[in-house]
Parts: sequence; C-alpha cells; structure tokens
Amino acid sequence: MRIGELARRAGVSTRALRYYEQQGLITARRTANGYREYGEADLKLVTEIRSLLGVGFTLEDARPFVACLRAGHESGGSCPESVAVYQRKLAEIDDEIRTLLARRAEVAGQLTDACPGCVLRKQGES
Amino acid sequence: MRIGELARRAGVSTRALRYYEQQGLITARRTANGYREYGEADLKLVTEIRSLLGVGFTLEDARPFVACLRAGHESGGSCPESVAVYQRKLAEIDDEIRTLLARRAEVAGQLTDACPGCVLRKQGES
DNA sequence: CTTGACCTTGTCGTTGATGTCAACGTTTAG
DNA sequence: CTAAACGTTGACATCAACGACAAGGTCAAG
Repeated sequence: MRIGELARRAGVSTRALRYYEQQGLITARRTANGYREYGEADLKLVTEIRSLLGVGFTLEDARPFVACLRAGHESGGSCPESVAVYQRKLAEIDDEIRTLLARRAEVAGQLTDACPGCVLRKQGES
Repeated sequence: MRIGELARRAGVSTRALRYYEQQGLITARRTANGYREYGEADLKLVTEIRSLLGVGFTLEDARPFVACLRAGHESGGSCPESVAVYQRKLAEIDDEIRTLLARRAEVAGQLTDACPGCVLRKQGES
C-alpha cells in the first residue's frame, strides 16, 4: 500500500507519516517510481505510535515500542525498554497531577480572596 | 528606576520586561537619552504578572489583572474580568487534571498488561 | 581617554508535531 | 490528450515566552 492508503487506514496525515520516517520511527520500501510502499506491519507500527501519542507520549518515548514491535513482539510494550518508559511516564504524569492540584488550590484560594462566594459551588450553595 | 533595577527587583530578565511592554502589559516613560524609566507601581505590575505566570496563567490571561491594578485597585484579582479569568482557569485546570487522571489509568493499565507486577508498589509488595 | 556597566532596537533560535505551501513528477480514468 | 488524483522533496509557519546574540549609543569612574 502507498502512503495515502496507509494514512487513511491509520487515521493520520501523509505529512505525519513522512515525519515519522524522518525521525527514524518507520521506514518504507520504494517502488521504481520512488513511491513509498508499506505493508500491514507498518500499519501496526503507526497505530502503536498514534496510541502512544494519544496518551501524551512523545515520538521519542515511542521509539522503544516501535523497536519492540519490529523485533517481532506482538505488543510494543512487552520489552524492558518500553516498560522503563511506561514507568518514567507514570512518574511524570504523577508529577504533573501534583503540580496541577497545587495550582488549583492556589488559584481557588486567590479567587476566594478576590471574590468570596464565587467558588465552592460544588456540593451546595446555602 | 531603570530597566536593570526593575529586573533585579522583580527577579526577571530585562528581555522579559521588554517583551511585556511589547505585548502591551506594561509601559515605560522614557528619559532624554531614550532609557526606560519605571516607578514603584510598575514593580507591582511585574510582580503580579510573575505571580500569575507562576501558576500557569498566560500573559494574555494576565491582562485583566494588570488593567485592574492600573485602574487603582489594590488587588489585580478584584475586578470582574479578573474573576472571570480565575473561573475559566479553574475549569481549565480541572479539565487537565481529569485528562491526566484518565491517562494515568490508561498507562498504568497497559503497563500492567505488559509487565504484571511492575506497577502497584505503592502500599506494599506482599 | 578608556574601560566597563549600563541602555537601545532588531533578529534569529528554542520545543514538538505537524499544517500548508511550492514546484514538480506519475499514474489513471475518460 | 488531458485533467484529476496521486506521489516526491523542501522549506516556511504555528504556539509562548522568552534566551542569546549583534551592533551600536550613553554615562560614570579612574
């Protein structure tokens, strides 16, 4: 299949696919006329990448997962390098959540100072 | 006071101050030689801006707060426009927190699939 | 006079994952 | 034959808040 079909099937733009290739995440055979030619395995790679991007991973983070799939594993997350990324990402997410909770409290506090009664309409108003 | 002193006192770079001016958040009188000249009120403005940036506000978000201070209010958050920004920001933060919690669950789930026993080391290992 | 610490404007670079053109070659259907 | 629908590479634009220069003007001290 050529780039347009892969893009349609994976739900991404052709621009994105060329970018992934430029970043070394996917590769493509070339036909005589220079067109990229892909197989089903490539669709799987792109799907994995998209899935990871969807939960906040970067392309860099996705690398070990792609390598894992290429190495023949059925799941991109079943290699030790991928597991390490999972754990690092979990830690990062937890950090961000903590930061956001602290910010929320800070902002809510300032809002209360500036406008008593503007906040805290969550459980009841009375 | 000139830009260097304001920068030092506010704990920001001169570059940042010029940028705030370019964005219309602060203004400066000019001395005969073209140097920017600031007063204590400007320090207050910059301090407010920094405080807001520190909790995740954008410069755009900070605008009403600056306007509020300029209008003579002692607090930048005590004007209705500022309160509206506070509320919008709270909603945005809550959204982000929800997104991150969902992501955390998703990633943790995938990690558990890929490596049972890798996660859940929070309360005890048995 | 000169060094050094200020100040000025202006412009490019950063970060990530593309979008959007440009300018061109290829293939396919009518 | 031609127009539409593909493909190619290359390069600039986006978002935010600056950092880091360049190339110069100003001012006080020694």
